[in-house]
Amino acid sequence: MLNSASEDPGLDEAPILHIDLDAFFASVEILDDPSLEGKPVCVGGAGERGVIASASYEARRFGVRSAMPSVVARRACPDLIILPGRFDRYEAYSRRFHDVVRDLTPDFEPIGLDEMFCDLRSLRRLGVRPVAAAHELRSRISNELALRCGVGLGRNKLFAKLASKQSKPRVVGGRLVEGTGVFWASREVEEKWLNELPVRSLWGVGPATASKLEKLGLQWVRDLARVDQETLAHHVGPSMAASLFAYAKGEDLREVVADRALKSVGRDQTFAKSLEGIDQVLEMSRAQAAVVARALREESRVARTITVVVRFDDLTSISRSQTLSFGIDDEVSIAAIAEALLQSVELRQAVRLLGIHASSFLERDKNQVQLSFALETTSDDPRQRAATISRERQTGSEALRDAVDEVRQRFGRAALATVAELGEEGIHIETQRGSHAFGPGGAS
DNA sequence: TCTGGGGTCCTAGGACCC
DNA sequence: TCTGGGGTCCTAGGACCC
Repeated sequence: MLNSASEDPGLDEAPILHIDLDAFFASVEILDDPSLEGKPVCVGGAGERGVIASASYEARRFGVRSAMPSVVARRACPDLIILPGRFDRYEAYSRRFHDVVRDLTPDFEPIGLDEMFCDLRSLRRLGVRPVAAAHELRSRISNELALRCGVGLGRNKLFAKLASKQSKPRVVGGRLVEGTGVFWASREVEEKWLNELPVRSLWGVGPATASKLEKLGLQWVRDLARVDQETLAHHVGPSMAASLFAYAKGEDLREVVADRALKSVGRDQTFAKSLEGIDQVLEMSRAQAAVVARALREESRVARTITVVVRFDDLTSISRSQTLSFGIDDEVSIAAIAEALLQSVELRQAVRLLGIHASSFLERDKNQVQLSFALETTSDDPRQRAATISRERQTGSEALRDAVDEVRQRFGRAALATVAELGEEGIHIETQRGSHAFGPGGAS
């Protein structure tokens, strides 16, 4: 029986729950503006370079999908309403979503703002039944958030995720067909899926891996069970091979990890009109550095590694990164490192996307510069306090100068040469990347 | 039709240490 | 003098998730 949601498995058969809000961003927009009800609504970038982030089911009837370029979406649905997105609002709804789930169990792992896995096993002694818990979650989210969702239950993450997808409404021949809302992947369903699903439906298999697998004659999940893991590893790497091999047998050892630590924050921007020249790039990077700095402070983190990303008009990207011996969280420091890194990039084309990322976090109070700063503030003597503050500030700025110097050194002193620094005749510099002549007209 | 922005993880090579 | 292998860190790039 395909729709086995009416059956009532125990926790051993359905320990993992996956829950996914329907058309999340678009649904929040419709809740906040009921005049949008029943209309094809999307959230995404409306410009020439925009893509759809979330599409209402009304929009999906026209073939509009998330990740679709907005130009394409509008062609498919000329009346499409594309809204810019209000992520603070979505985050607020997401927190309420988490609160509802937390009432059931603390063992949940968010995936993005609108979905999560739950491990129900800690609820055993409460006598919780998975299907009943799933229905309870759905009705609370409907009543308290006015949002709809799909819930999947299975033996592991693999099947729980496939099951929630199965539970969802879908468009068939331009018509919307209601989903079951809750779906449990029984043993019979597992077997059917492993026999019938394409490799592309597996977690971690995107366009690139699917195409590699297809060249090996592996189009279906069932095909994966026939190859040996070493052959697979040769083409997709050992880690992917191990996952795929396990998935093909219905095995998935991934645990539900609650409270996953944040590992990086960043700001990327694609520009409607590409940036031309280093001045525009640096101006934009300073604004991005301020955004990244604010995000770090909101998370109470300091970062040791700063990465800049540049995507050119031909869609090729390059990145440059620098790891410091200490952590930073202020825009001046981040901007200084980013600038030194960006100066080392040859701007061979206009810049379509620019990004700054911060990673290798330290706890704020484990950062050496910050640590001594914290210690001195405990001092009762105001003069000693002031002295220590200025000493620490000095230490911080010296350390930053050293770091910038290090970037210069890595990429060659030329990396930071500006026209103002150069003489009339220009200079000739040997770098690790070959020799470059620099003059008042710029690099040649 | 032509590809965003928030992230995570993996891989490979080089530097460095023992 | 020339050589090894393992571990860890850093860098750059790529793929994937929503």
